[in-house]
Amino acid sequence: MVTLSLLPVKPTMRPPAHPPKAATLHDVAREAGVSPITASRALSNPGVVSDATIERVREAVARTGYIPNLLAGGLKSKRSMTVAGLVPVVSVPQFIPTIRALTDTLDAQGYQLILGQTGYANSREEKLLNTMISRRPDGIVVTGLVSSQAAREQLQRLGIPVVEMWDLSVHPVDMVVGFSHLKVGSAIAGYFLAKGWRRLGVATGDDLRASTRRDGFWAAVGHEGPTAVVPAPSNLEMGRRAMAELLRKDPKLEAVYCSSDEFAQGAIIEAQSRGLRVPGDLAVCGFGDADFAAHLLPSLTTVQVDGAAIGRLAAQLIIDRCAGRAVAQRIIEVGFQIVERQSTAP
Amino acid sequence: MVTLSLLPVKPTMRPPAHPPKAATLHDVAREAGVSPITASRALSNPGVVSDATIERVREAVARTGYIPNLLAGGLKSKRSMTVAGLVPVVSVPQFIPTIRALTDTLDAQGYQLILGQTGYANSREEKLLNTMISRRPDGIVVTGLVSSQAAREQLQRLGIPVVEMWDLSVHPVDMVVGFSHLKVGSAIAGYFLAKGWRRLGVATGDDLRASTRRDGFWAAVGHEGPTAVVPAPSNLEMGRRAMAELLRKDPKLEAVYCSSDEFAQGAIIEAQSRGLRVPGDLAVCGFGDADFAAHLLPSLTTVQVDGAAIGRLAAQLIIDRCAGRAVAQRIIEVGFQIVERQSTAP
DNA sequence: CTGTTAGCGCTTTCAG
DNA sequence: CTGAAAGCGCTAACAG
Repeated sequence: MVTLSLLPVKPTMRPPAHPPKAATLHDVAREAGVSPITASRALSNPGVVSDATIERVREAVARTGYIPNLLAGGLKSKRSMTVAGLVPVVSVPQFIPTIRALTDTLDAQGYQLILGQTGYANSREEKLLNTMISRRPDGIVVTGLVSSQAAREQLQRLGIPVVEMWDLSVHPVDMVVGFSHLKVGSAIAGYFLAKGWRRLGVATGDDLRASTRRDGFWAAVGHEGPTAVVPAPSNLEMGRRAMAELLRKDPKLEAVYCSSDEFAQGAIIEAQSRGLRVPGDLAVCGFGDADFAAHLLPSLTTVQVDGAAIGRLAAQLIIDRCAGRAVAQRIIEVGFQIVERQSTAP
Repeated sequence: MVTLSLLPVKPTMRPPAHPPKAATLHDVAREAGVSPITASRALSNPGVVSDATIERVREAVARTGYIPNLLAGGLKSKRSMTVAGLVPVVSVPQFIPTIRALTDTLDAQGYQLILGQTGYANSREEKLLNTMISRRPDGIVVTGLVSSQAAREQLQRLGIPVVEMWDLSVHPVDMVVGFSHLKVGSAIAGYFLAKGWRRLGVATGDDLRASTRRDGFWAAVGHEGPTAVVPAPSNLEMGRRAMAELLRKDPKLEAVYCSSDEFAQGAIIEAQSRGLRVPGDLAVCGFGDADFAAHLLPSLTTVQVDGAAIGRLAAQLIIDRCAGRAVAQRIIEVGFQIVERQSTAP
């Protein structure tokens, strides 16, 4: 797949002979005829500097091509203007609206989100946390609840704002923004039961939150039923396989809950490929309300969760704390709702 | 959608009374009974330190809970161990394998990828570049070719490795890993023509690279035909709309190329919802070979591009340069291939 | 193999 | 409103 270019280029190695020295604040100050500290203030705290000086410094910046060194600034001021974000893997569609909202909200205040991947096995969590801390973020956002006691204590000792998200706890490390996966599971079960369906199935990823939804589902049903579990992250292909497995376990299934919309889409395709009509023969409900869910044939009933709101709120909590403002709510429960579409319409 | 928790929590504000002071290398050195620089070497260059000393330092680290401060280290050593990555938006499925591969490959060498979003309008490119530079990355990876001359010169002056990716140029800013979008477009057209199809259509996003593919397509056909253009990023919903538009322009279309697989999926669904059979009445080809493409009904013919390889190669180029190794190829052309599946099978 | 010296580039005091 | 002094935490460079 990878073909090397045949252009006859010779090995090269930059930087060239003259490693170009970037201008520092000192250079700017000299250009502007002021002291370095005045130049610093003109740029980061213009309120306390005379307009004339600001103008001179601005010009000096333009002439020298000065770009501030945030590493140096952060070292002294103890504010790196970065926020660490821990996600299972960056490629999970589920969290992408959250990542976007985090990035955008933080960016608007000058903060940079630094993403790290924990993987679905929580083994890397502590190690990754250390890597992140070594960059001295001003805040940390974690997907899910921090499980290891060591990590919880370490986070608490840090003394920086921490937000756990996409789940709920009455004892967060610091703050939490999310919803109850148990409630989601039982809500879906309740919805199926209210429709009169009794032969139910679950196709689910094996991560902690998806498993909690599954538990909530069967708890509400009152007994366990056919369940297909696949390793996270679940995708369309896995959805097809999981549905095949469920239909083996019970060929007369009436309704299936899937732990993601991609997963549900695969499940529907598998059912259709076997001649089953959805929803005629089999109803399917997904989770996440992905952007495509409303536009499939049949359109997909799913659980809507406002991932972007989670990201926005998490970012705002961090920002407020960093600005020294007390936050009104340490625990924010965002709602969810079942969006009924064709895939479960009788 | 957002409901606040009703738990009666009172506003809180961390950090608590005693802002816990993190241990520094000095503390470790004192604990271990060595000088700070020896402690430093024991941790980052163990080869030159005696085993006994290393052991003592290790213990001191464990006892103090020391976590290195990379900002301080980077300030002195001029190596921040970060690489800036510029993407249009983090949520484009197209680039996610690349982002993953970048993250993982860099991470394996201790580098942290710092993502920034340029947006599809290139207006933010220069501003974002400055933001990134202010964090003094050791390398920069850009999606697409850097268009603005000012930005190109700035990048060149920086004297750090720069990789442009997902496109090709004989005059890259520094290095480039990608493929020719013009070739992709004409390859698809050639494929359609070879099948004997003459009533062709194009549904495409409006970003630069998708537009280049479209140009390559019609150039190979020899004349322009029905084209639906939607604002990037294209998704399933837009695919449905674009197909609706194309069918208005020519109800007897025989084959349509879509600029992404999500887009193609939407196009197929729209065609099916109008009673058209794919591929019986209408053939559809996507772009990207997303993970779901092989598992749709009909499975989707598409252009496979190894986005993960692009990410790996880009990361490796940066890593090699940072390690002072000359790279063999400044211009790496990765291949692409049309993967024929049911959606274009006669 | 280990230590001393001297900063990296910036911003926080504290004084004018 | 502006400046001088000091040092954030670490590591290059040079000695020993």
